[in-house]
Amino acid sequence: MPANRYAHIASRIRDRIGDGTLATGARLPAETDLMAEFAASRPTVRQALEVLENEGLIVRRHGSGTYVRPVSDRIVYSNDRLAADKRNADATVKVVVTRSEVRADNRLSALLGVRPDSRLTEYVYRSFHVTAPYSLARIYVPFGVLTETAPDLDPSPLGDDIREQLSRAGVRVAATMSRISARLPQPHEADDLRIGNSTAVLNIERVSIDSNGQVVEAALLVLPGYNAEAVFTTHSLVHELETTR
Amino acid sequence: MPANRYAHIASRIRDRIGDGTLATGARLPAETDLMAEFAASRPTVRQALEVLENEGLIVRRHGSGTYVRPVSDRIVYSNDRLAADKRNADATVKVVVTRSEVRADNRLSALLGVRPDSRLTEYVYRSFHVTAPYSLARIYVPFGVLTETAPDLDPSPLGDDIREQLSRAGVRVAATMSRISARLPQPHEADDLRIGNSTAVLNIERVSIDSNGQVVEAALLVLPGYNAEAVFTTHSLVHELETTR
DNA sequence: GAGTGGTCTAGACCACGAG
DNA sequence: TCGTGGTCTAGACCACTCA
Repeated sequence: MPANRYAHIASRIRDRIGDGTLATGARLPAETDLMAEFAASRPTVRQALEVLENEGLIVRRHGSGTYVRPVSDRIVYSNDRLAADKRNADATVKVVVTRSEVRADNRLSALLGVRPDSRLTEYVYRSFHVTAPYSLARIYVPFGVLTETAPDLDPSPLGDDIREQLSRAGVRVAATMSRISARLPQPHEADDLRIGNSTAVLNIERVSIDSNGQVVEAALLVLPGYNAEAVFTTHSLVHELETTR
Repeated sequence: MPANRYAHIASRIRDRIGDGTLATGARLPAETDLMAEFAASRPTVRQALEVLENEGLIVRRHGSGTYVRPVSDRIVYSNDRLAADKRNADATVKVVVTRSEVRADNRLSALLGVRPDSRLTEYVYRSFHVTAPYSLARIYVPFGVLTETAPDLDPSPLGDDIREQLSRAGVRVAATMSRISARLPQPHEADDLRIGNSTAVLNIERVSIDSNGQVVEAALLVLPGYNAEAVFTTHSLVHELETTR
């Protein structure tokens, strides 16, 4: 049993979510009710709820209540294209894509290797499971690389359809570099993903390079840490050559 | 200017760390002093400090004080061995390795693909920059794979020396699978890494597989999110074959 | 308008660290 | 022993949601 009061309360509520006493999507008792039940002050109750929010177990909505977060499929980012494409089969995930033209700021300039203020096409992907948002992706393509105006494929939550479209347009990706880090969300990201300010997010920056070393696509992905992971399988080249022979 | 009182205080202190008013390693004013300076209550001051702790800017030591965290080199986990090996050149990083024999629990059994209760050699790596710990690594090798008793190489913070030793012992690694996620630390991990309970950590699980599909090594890495990243470069196989010809 | 969560205050007691 | 951060209390006001 945890020594701290707030940790104890958090454990008790966590157990109720785990054993189904509090069902998925159900509303938790109000903080004042929890105060009475656990004979604790509000800051203590809130500290307990904060722990659960950061674990991704609950969602707090100002003015409405605190709810058990609906479970959603784990997001897997992979260097194996096939695994990524399987995601599309999940019909309960809705993806909204907005496209616009932007100018490269310093960060994008460095990431893409283009001059500052260059023209870029930006695709913003917001994906939802039922009503809960669960991934944010921004894809940037230098102007002129893609002549088609908009993706005509079923959008993938992580923007893989852009790479598919590049492939169809004859753009050959020779190498892909992914940079992955763990951090806390920016306030606007926390709002978009409906996560707490201290919920860890998985941050992925990916650039796709053609055989000339030009960046043909860059992606900035922000995923909730509690249900996202990146998986990379690398085969030693020697082995690869032996087995494909 | 941030609307929230605690966010405002956090910003002000963050600025002082950024511009050198509060030097690296310096002790911050006590919370009571900060209360007076910002005319705020203690919970508000503490909430501000919590933000900075989660960003990795400060370290709080119970009974001692709050300090600006010393800067340390960014930890890069890579599928490019050469990049990883360069780390060893940094003489300011100290690595402590402890070796022991353990039995596989359920998690390790699933990770390594061995029977529960199998004998494993466990290497625990704790690395320090100056006095501040900054990475935790646990490496597991099934009993019998390595006949040498202890690593005789300079230990690498992330345990790469084990893989080097495997290579020298004639164990060929055919494939490596890395699973990367973002999460909050377990309480004991937060203690070990001297980070806050809500500081994001980068969690890496890696398994090395030989040509028979046997796991010859597994690694569990826990790194502070604010100064660690994983980088993966993948070349399309077609391109790879063309350029190596 | 009623109820919810978000923020802030003022004060208390405790556990830990260092001289 | 004394100052520090860790925890907890009791109460207040505000902003937001929804009937």
